Amino acid sequence: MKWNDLHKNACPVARGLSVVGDRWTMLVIRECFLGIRRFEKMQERLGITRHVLADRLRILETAGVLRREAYQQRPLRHEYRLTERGKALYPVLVTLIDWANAHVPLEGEASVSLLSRETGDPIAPVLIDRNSGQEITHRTVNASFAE
Amino acid sequence: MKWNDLHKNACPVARGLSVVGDRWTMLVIRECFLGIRRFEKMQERLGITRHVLADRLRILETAGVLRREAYQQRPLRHEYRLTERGKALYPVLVTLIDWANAHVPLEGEASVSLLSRETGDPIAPVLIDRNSGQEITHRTVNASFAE
DNA sequence: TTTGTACGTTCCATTTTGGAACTCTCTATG
DNA sequence: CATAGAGAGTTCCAAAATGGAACGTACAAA
Repeated sequence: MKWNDLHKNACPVARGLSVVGDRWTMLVIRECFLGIRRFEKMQERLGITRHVLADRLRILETAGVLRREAYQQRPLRHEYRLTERGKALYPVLVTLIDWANAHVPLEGEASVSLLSRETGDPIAPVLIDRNSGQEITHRTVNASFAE
Repeated sequence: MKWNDLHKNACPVARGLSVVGDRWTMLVIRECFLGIRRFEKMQERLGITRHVLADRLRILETAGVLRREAYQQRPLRHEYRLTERGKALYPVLVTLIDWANAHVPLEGEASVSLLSRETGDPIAPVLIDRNSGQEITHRTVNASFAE
């Protein structure tokens, strides 16, 4: 399997990764969820090189994850916003955050970073099946996601 | 931010990606969830080059995601198994699958790939907060996950 | 006229990957 | 005994991706 053919793969894991599976892409998407929309700001915050950022933004736009929108004329300037498809990545981001908080410790510090906007309480994400209400685990799900 | 410093980052997204955020790692983890445990088999199924696979397995073992276990002596042979930390990645995999199924279509084909092991019915994953029971969206959560 | 801002692009050195062959340790076969 | 094969890597080299810094462009403000 070559990286460039990943998007044609029958496996949804492979197809998902063909869009968000490289070193920088999910960090760019994180920035978008944090409300950062401009090239300059992202580049500064991420410390990513400018042409890699330009490249990723192009790819994400092509994939329909981001939308490029003019926020001023003269000089023409664009900003990047999450589309619905992009916003749908939120659960991926949240499960990744939750995993990292629990399993990739930061020098002994336990970082809590998901808080309810309403109450301020920490949030404990669980995946359930909307149909049955049951929690989803690798024992309850038949994952026919091979290629 | 340099890739090699990502694991020291305060942001859990960055720390998560420092382990699973490259081109091949999640596919290796997918193989593990599918029950593939041996180097040779993974290499064949993924079409990954041998030294990249060896490198990823080493990294995942170091990160405590996989465990290397001898399955025979003479000649000594090892296989790779998910640790608890590795199994905890299941929700990330499931949300990625769900996103890709919905948003990275395969030439017009809608692929259903998450099925209940018990009933065989399709599964619709939703993220909820264990504490409040509320669904988690980017509107309900205060994501203080910046660096 | 000079400086500054925003968004890229270009160029080159360094890293990472891809592809194929090679190594090493055994087991099995004739 | 000689040879072939399995399993898990390692080595070598070419190709691709990335990092770092400078440059380009289009305008605005001083």
